[in-house]
Amino acid sequence: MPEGHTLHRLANALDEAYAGRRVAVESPQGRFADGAALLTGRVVEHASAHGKHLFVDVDSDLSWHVHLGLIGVFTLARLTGDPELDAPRGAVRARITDGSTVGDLRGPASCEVLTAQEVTGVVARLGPDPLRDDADPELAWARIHRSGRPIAALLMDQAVLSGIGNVYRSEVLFRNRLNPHRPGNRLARRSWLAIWADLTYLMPIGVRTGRIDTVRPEHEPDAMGREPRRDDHGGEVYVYRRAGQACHACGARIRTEVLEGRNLFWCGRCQRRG
DNA sequence: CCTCTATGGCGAA
DNA sequence: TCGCCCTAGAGGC
Repeated sequence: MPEGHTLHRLANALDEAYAGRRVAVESPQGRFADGAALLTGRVVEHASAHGKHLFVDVDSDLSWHVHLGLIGVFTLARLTGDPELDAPRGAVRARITDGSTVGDLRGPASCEVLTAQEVTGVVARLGPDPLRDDADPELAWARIHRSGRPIAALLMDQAVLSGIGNVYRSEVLFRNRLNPHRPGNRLARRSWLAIWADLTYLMPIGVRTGRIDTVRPEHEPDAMGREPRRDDHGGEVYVYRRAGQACHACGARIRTEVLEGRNLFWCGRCQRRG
């Protein structure tokens, strides 16, 4: 379930559980044996996220780099002491524990041990992350306003800005009434600033709650006289995966098309601005 | 049992 | 643009 908020939330939880603690790292599935051997027995210094990348820094200048990809999941739980309950279930690529909290990683796109220099290289390829205090939105704007690609494509490009995935892309464009197909070089600067401001508002909410909620109070199902509805992904949204249903704001049918290989959703009536 | 889908990203053509 | 990788869960037969 990974957009940037998921990774920042996970980094916070890992930092809380393991910073300053000596950990054991295992490879239950057998595909991370070498990396686990490098990490096990070390003390975790800090866990952090940059875009959708997670870094767990351990002593001796090494970092565990994890990218969940589309289907990866990293779960944390308390050890119970019952070997049956505590045993890894399914295809667990990596397991980390300090003896009380256990973290299981399944289905990641990346799971590797990097040097500090290699971490710098990974981060250098990422655009500004709205969830990071050190992010500079001008770096993203510099690329957007020179590009002929649609804004809906640029928002997904992790080299332009990082951490935005397919849900936030559709939702932030809806909330700002922006046409997803507007080319970056025809997007008003004030529209970009509105996108950035909205992401820096929405994404920390996602970090706190672990879900993506974007619907303003006046459009919430209760306020509209409908039954509260929970989207499959876990949050309340305007357009994501609502193709053919009525727009919460105007009632028009939500549209969908594949853009950049991913399903884009938008309201053709509400979203006409550039 | 099978097929499809998913909040991602890579490399080949 | 397409195929492919990773895993789990839902739905169809």
